[in-house]
Amino acid sequence: MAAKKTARKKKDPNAPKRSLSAYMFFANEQRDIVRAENPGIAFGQIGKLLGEKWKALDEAGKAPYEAKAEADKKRYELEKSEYAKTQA
DNA sequence: TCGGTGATTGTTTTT
DNA sequence: AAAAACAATCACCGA
Repeated sequence: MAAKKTARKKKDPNAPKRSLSAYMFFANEQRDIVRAENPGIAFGQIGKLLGEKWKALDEAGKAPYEAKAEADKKRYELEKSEYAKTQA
């Protein structure tokens, strides 16, 4: 009951967007590391290798990324709150 | 009150 | 420029 890929669509006037994901923060670090350890790795492999490693970490490993994820969410809450005003 | 839906986020690489 | 694997998200709204 769920089949989507990319190219979503918008719908809000100001669209406060949402926020990032722990993966986004983690990927930010992995991108340098994974690719650094895999010089010449292809996107198809990096993406997968990245994902499996993501969880391969420990709770504490994703902690920093997770922590930023929640922090980023607050960021969105704020922009959304202001958007709710202007949109009203 | 409660659920699930959709929209979105960012990276990499490839063409 | 955009798309797809990779994962999380999670706030939003209505009935």
